[in-house]
Amino acid sequence: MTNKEEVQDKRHLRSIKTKQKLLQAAREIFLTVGFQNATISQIIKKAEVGYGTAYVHFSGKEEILIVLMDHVMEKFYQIAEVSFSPNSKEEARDIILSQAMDFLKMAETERNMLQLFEQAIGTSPSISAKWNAIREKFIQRISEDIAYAQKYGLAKTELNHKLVARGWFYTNEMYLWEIVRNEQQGTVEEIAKTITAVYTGGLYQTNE
Amino acid sequence: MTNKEEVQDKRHLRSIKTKQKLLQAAREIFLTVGFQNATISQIIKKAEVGYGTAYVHFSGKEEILIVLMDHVMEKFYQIAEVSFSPNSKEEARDIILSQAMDFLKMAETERNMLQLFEQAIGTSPSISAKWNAIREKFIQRISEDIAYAQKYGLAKTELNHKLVARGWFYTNEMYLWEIVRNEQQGTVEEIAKTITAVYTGGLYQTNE
DNA sequence: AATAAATATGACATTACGTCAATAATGTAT
DNA sequence: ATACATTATTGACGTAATGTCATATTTATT
Repeated sequence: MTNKEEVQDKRHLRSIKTKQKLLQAAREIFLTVGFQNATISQIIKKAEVGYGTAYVHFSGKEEILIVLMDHVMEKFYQIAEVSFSPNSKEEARDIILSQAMDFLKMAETERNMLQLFEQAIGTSPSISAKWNAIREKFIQRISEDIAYAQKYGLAKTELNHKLVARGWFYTNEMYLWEIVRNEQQGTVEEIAKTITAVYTGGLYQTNE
Repeated sequence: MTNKEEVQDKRHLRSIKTKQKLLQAAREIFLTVGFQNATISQIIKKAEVGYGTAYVHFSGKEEILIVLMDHVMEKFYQIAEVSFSPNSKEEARDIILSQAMDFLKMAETERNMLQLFEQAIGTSPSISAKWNAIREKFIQRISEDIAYAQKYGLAKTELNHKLVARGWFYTNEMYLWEIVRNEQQGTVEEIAKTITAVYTGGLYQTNE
């Protein structure tokens, strides 16, 4: 990951160093004053580079945040990609519960960065698009999982799997933000168990 | 509503007229260029008043939007206040379905204003707080409804009603924004029916 | 008619933005 | 080694928006 940009010569090296300095400085500034209040001037001052330099490497503070968020994005994608092939309603519930738990725990693990993300989503269309990509990835995956469960007679077939998937993800997402804001009522476990119980209870067949 | 501010004298009248001009102009500007891009200069120009005048009546464009949103807020509060005392699982589902439908239809009715709201929530803490008030009002109401259903043996008692209420509202809210953005997949009816089916199926007792 | 009080105004200081011509650092060719 | 080319960095500049405040205008009171 760090050596993705291959160092070819001293020139390029200098460029990369400068970019790194900017990213590191931006991270500190963002976490201190928040995304909205952060200014390019603050960042270049902390990075000890000239004003124009920031615009050589990034189009603005939005793009800096996008780069900083990339590894968090990666973690989300990993969670989205767990395989799903349960043989019973109970097994399905366990898989779904653990996935919901992983998702919500991410809020605690990456709270600081996600706080920035939340602030930025409202302001910046590019960041909003980035989060949208995560969301659609999850919804797509959940949608497939429901279709699978419906195919094998585990889930109710009369429900539109795409709409159900979206609704289920939305509940998870909103609780994620709540945890990020440290406003949640119960523990992550309790939240995950409760919402999973309602979801699986409503989606899966009751008689078997 | 219009005569809430009693006109006492010509002076006060002039002040009110100016305020109205600003509100009307702001509405047009907001709907044309969006909340973020709107500037005080644009608004005062359209209202045909001096620059400083805007700051006499409002602390900034956030406060103007808050006033503009007030009647939309009112409509939400009305939806939140429908009474709930079902005698059966089916009756409960019907009430819940119709409430979800009303809520989502609001997205279509007030799409323009809600688009502004969505943009502004990310930027402005005061507007975010205003939306939060709506949200908590709904969650509080839903929470009471679940507790009622649990008390009368209609809903599963092992579930934490506050957490369930929050999760259910979140699904509704996110679909609301999706409809506001005109990105929704199905019709409002289909969405409402689907999410209500999963929700009531998961929350209410199956054997009776 | 003179004075007081409320309202409205726009010039001003401030702050942030993004650009660009000039400068510095590094690489290449003779 | 030296001259030239390329890449990277810099900060001053023009622009645009903000909120404030002393001044002007309008309305009320004595």
